[in-house]
Amino acid sequence: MERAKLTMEFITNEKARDTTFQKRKKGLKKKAYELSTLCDVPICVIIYHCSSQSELEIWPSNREKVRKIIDRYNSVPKENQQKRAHTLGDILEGRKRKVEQDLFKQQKNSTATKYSNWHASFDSFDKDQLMKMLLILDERLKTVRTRIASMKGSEDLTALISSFPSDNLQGLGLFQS
Amino acid sequence: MERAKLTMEFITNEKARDTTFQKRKKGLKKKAYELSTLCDVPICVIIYHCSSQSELEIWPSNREKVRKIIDRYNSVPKENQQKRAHTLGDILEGRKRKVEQDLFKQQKNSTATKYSNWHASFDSFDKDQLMKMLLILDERLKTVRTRIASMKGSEDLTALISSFPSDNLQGLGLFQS
DNA sequence: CGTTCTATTTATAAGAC
DNA sequence: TGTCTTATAAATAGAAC
Repeated sequence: MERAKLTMEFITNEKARDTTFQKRKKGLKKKAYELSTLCDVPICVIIYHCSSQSELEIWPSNREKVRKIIDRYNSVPKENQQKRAHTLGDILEGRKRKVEQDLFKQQKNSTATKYSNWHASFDSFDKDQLMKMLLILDERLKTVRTRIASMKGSEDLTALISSFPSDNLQGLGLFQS
Repeated sequence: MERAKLTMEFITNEKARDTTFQKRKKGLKKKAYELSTLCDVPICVIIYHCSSQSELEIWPSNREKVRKIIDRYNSVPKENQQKRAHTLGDILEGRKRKVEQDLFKQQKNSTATKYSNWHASFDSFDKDQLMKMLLILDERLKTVRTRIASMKGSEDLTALISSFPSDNLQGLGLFQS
């Protein structure tokens, strides 16, 4: 018997599953290439396969192109964005559209270019890692803020810094040394 | 004549191109769904189409799922990663692998859960926006550092803060008010 | 094992409505 | 202009090497 009807469910047979994965992965990339070519539309496909060596497969193979499409994806605002008053997040929210417009207008300036050499050491970090950095900075600010407050520094500055929630950030184990 | 052989090149006829785009976009998403289902592999597809209303189409439609796959993509290190001594980036780099392991091990703990309510107001921001925040924090630190330095504060703290490159961050126009 | 080979299913370019 | 139809190209599951 050849070519049984396709049941759309997880293939339990490991061998058959891997064979199908290899075939269809190739097919999916080809379809992405065709659609992108025929209609001149930027497309990227990311396939995560923990069992394979490379683990992560992308189309197109050029990481920069994938990066560009992801950046565009990121710059599109969510519909249901929760508001929160008096946080740095809110303040930035007000500038969100402007930031997005900048991103679109400056597509020729890659992200790396925009942030110049400052950005170079952070470009490779993902969102979680950037958040780790924010946590660290937040900790530093918390310490510094306390110091300044005890020195009777300018209140407007400390007020802004205070808008950062600095609680429940303990025990992260970063910079304990 | 029906179903001519397919020439893999840009379709100049606008009407025909749009028809093909709609059909093949649907087909591509279906293929992604099938591969993902049959082999239980996380996949995401991002299609950018400036001519359409929504501009950006994704599969799966759930933004959080797409976000997760992109985060994984980002967490895979580039081959040619440039090093830079004495920056926070370098310090974090040493912990990069550990962070990644944590990310993979704690897949059940969503990012939002991990960062608790502190994270809530930042979860909706993309990488560029997080970088903006870093820039702002950097600026704050720069100001505060100057103040502390002039007050002869603890040197170890100021040394750490100083490791942050704070130059060439001018003119961003954030927090000018 | 990995490759190649069909029988079929599936996708889809044009046409019809 | 958008659906529906249909002939044909393309993808691919399982078998055969």
